[in-house]
Amino acid sequence: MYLYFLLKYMFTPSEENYLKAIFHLQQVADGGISTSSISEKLDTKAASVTEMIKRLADKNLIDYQKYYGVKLTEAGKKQALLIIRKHRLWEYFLVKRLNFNWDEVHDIAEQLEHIKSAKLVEELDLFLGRPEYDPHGDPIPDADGNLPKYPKKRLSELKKGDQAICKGFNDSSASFLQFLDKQNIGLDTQIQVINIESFDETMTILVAEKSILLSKTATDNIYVKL
Amino acid sequence: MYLYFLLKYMFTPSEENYLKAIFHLQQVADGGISTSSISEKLDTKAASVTEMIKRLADKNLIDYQKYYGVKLTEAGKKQALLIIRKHRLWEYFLVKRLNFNWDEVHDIAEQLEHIKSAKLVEELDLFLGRPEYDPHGDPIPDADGNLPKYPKKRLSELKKGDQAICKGFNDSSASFLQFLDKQNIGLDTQIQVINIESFDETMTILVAEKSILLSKTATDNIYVKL
DNA sequence: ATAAATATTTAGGCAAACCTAATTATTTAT
DNA sequence: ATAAATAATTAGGTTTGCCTAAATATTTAT
Repeated sequence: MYLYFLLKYMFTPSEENYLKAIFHLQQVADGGISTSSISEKLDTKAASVTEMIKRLADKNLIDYQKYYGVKLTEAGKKQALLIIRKHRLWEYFLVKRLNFNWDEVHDIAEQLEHIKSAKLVEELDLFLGRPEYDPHGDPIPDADGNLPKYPKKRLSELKKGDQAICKGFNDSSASFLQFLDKQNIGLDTQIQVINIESFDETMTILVAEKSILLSKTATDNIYVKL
Repeated sequence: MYLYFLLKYMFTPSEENYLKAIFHLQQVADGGISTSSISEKLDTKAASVTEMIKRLADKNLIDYQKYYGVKLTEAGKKQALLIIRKHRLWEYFLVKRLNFNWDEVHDIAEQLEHIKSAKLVEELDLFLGRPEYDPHGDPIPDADGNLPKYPKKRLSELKKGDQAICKGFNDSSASFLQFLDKQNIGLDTQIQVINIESFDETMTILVAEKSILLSKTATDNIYVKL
């Protein structure tokens, strides 16, 4: 690498994966992100996480307090958002242009998100018509890392009788997405909460005039707009 | 990696780069490909090449005779062609869909060619209309690693006195095609190279018994068969 | 408040893919 | 035919990114 001045802005795929994981963990938990939660998310050992954490801290991408977890710096957050931007644009491309199913694209996008070329990302964005949401309903950050924000509510937060529209799904595993397909639940599907079991929060909802049972795990992973 | 049986078909980006380099070297030289020619091509040291060569030989991708260079096995050649297929499909995508210039795409395609997904390659090929040649006029191997029979040559590659037949045009702009029409140059037009200016490679060719001047830009964009 | 349980870090190893320096084999030139 | 030049290999070292096992810090439970 002859362009030494660029080195601080160039990250390895592994570094990028850590930034992304920490970003996603920060979205649900507040306070420092623990070593163990990162190791669980990335399916690596805690010792490996500690090691990488030190490198990211050296590069000023995270603030790190020994034994008290990490937190992305502004620079780290921006970098994470640019990776997420790439990931979601590629997912959109795979589903909308190459006829992939939305449950097939995650692993490929995990590879494509590490391709390095600012121009490629911008041309791809333009080619796709500057989409705001990926095929899972997740918002696509713009070139500056800004997210379009809609009030993201989990289905599990609704009360009996509430009506809502599905706006996104958190779990992007193939099994979950196939399950949703089978139940005819997709982006913009209209639903109504019929009942919530008090002992395990299992929810009965109405979809296309049929009632469906959803576990708490499922309703936690479905985002809706009232 | 849980799919152990797939391991022998999975290669690292570096291994893939070596296979590709050896393939390209075999196209121009015959006999064993030397350690030094590989090291020159990949801009690495000879010691690194020797090391990698041993690994590729262990995986039966090349035949290796100590001190006498290497040669791709059938398996190695097929793998190289699949990587080249990906490279050229991505170049085609970048130029034809994302409006890159053909001189900007190489480095990005070098990254994209290592993305692992058989389905992605096939869907991309389909999406692009199963192109036979990349934006540089190089043939794109099919899914089985077969190359189209008559590789295209640029008019600009011919020498004084050569006779040839036009087989394609790279630049599909209206102005270029109108220019060709005016000169009576079309598919299967027979031409002969009369002269090539040494200072700017302007070419004088004979078409239908009339001589015509063509700039380097023009001759770069005309494909011919000898 | 202290012991047990849990989480984190440190220490030491390994494989991939590069490097330099030293050695050995091959090729070329006298 | 042999010495000099060149090419290839081996030996040993580095960084990244992972690992296991041991040590240490923090948290929880009595």
